[in-house]
Amino acid sequence: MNNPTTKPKTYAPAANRQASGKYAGKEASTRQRERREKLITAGIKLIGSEGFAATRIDAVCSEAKLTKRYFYESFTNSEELLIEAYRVATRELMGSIMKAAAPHRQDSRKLVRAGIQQTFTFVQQNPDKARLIMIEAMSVRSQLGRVYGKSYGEFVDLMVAFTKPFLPDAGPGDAILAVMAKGAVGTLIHLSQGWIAADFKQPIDELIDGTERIFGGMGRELGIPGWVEDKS
Amino acid sequence: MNNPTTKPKTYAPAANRQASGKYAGKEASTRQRERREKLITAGIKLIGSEGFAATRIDAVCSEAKLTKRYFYESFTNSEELLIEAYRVATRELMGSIMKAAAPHRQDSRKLVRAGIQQTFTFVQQNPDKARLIMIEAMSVRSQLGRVYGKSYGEFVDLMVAFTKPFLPDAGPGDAILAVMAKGAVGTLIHLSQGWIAADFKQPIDELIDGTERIFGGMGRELGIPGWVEDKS
DNA sequence: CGAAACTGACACTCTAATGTGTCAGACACA
DNA sequence: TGTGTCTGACACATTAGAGTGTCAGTTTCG
Repeated sequence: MNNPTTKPKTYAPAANRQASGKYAGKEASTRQRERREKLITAGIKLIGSEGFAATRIDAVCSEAKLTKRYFYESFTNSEELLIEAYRVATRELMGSIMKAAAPHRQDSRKLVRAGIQQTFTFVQQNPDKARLIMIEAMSVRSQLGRVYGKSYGEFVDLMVAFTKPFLPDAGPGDAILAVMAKGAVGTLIHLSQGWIAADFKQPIDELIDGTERIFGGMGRELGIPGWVEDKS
Repeated sequence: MNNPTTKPKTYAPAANRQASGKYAGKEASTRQRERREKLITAGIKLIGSEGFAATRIDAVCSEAKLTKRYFYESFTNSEELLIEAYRVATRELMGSIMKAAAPHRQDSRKLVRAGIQQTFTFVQQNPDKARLIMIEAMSVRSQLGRVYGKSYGEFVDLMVAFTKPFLPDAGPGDAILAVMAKGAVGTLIHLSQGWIAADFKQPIDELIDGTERIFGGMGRELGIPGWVEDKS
C-alpha cells in the first residue's frame, strides 16, 4: 500500500491515464472520441426507449459494445451522459428543422408549414431522440435543467427571429411575442408527446394540418400579411 | 418456523391484517383512510418539489409522520403512490378550472380568459401539484402512462365540449378540432412548465395575455363569433 | 522479438434503499 | 384493571447498481 516501490504500476485503469499512442491504426484521441460517440448513440437509444430512470450504465456499455471502463473514461456518471445525449439529439432536431425551413425564408406560410412538417417527420423517424428531447430531459433536475432551459430558449429565439421579418410595424410587445412563441413550441412538443405515446396512430397529416391552423391563427392575430386576408 | 403452535402470533404487521376496532375515537377504516390521505399529501409535496426519482419512501413517511408500515398498508410501492398523487392533483386542477369557467358558459371570450387565468393561478398557488401533474407524471412509464393519457384525454374532451357550442355550422372536422384542442392544452402546460422552471419570474398577466391571444387566434381560425370581428 | 501501452472481461467493494419483522408501550373495552 | 388490538420506532435481511481494481491477451513500435 504505502510502499513506494509498488507505486509505479505497469498500468492503471483508463480513467487515471491518458492514452497517447496509436492502436488499430488510429490516434489515441480519435479512438477515445469514437468510443464516446458510441456511448452517446447507445445512450440516446436506451434513454429514449426505456427511459432515463430505467437506463443502467452496464446496459449502455453493452449496447455500445464497450466496458464500463470506457464509460467512466468519458463520463463521470449517467447524468452526464444524459446531458450529452440531449445536446446531440437537440442539435440534430434543430438542424433538420432549419434545413427544411431555410428555402422558404420569403414566404411565411411555406416557412411555417415546412417547419411543422419537419418537426413531426423527425419525431416519427427518430422516436428515441424525440422521446429523449421532449420527455426524459425535462424531468431531470440539477445541471440538465439549465441545459434544457438554454436549448429551449434558443428554439424560442429561433422562432421569434423567423417571425419578426414578417411582423407589421405595430406588432405586439416583445414579452407577448415571446410568450406566443413559447406557446407555439409548447404546441409542437405536446402534440409530439401525445403522438409518441399513442404509437403514431394518428396520421401525420392531421397533426400538420391542425398545427398549421393554430399557427395560422397566431399569424393572423399578429397581423402577418400572408395570413390575414387569405383563408384556407 | 414450521411448528404449527408458533403460527397464531399475537399480532402480525399491519399489512397482513385488517384493523377492525376503534382507536382514538375513530373507526378502523376511517383511520386507514386518513393515513392514506396523509401519505398522498406528503407524496404530492415531495414528488412535486424533489421529483419522483429523488423521492424516497422513508421521506414520504416521515413527511406524513407515519412509519413505513403504513405506507405498505396503502400502497405496494412508490409508483402506486405517484399514480394516486397524480389523480388527486389532477382532479383538483380540473375542478378549479371548471369552477372558474362555469359562470361564463355563454360568453366565449370570458370563458376562455377565466380558464386561462385559473390555470396559471393554480400553478402559482400549487407549484408542487403543478410540477407533479405537468412534469413528473409524464416521464414515468408503466401504468401511469395510461392514467396520464386518460386524464389528458379528459381534459382535451372538456375543452372540445366547451368549444363546440360556439362553433359555426361549417366547423372543421373533429380530428382537426381535437388536434387544435391538444395544442391548446400543450400551450398551457408548456407555458406553465417554463414558468415554474423560471421560478415564476414572469408576471402572470403577460402569460395570460399571450395565451389569450393564441387562443384568440384559434378562435378566429375556427370562426367563433366572439373572436372574428372583435379586435383587441 | 521484446517492451510498453492499449483493450476487454470480470471480480470486487460499497452504498443506498426497499421491503419485512420484532417489540414495547398506548388505547379501548369489558 | 386486565386482556387484546393498535401504533410507532427501529433493527434486519436482501438486492441492485455504481464505481474501482486486476489480469491476461493483443497491438504497436523500436
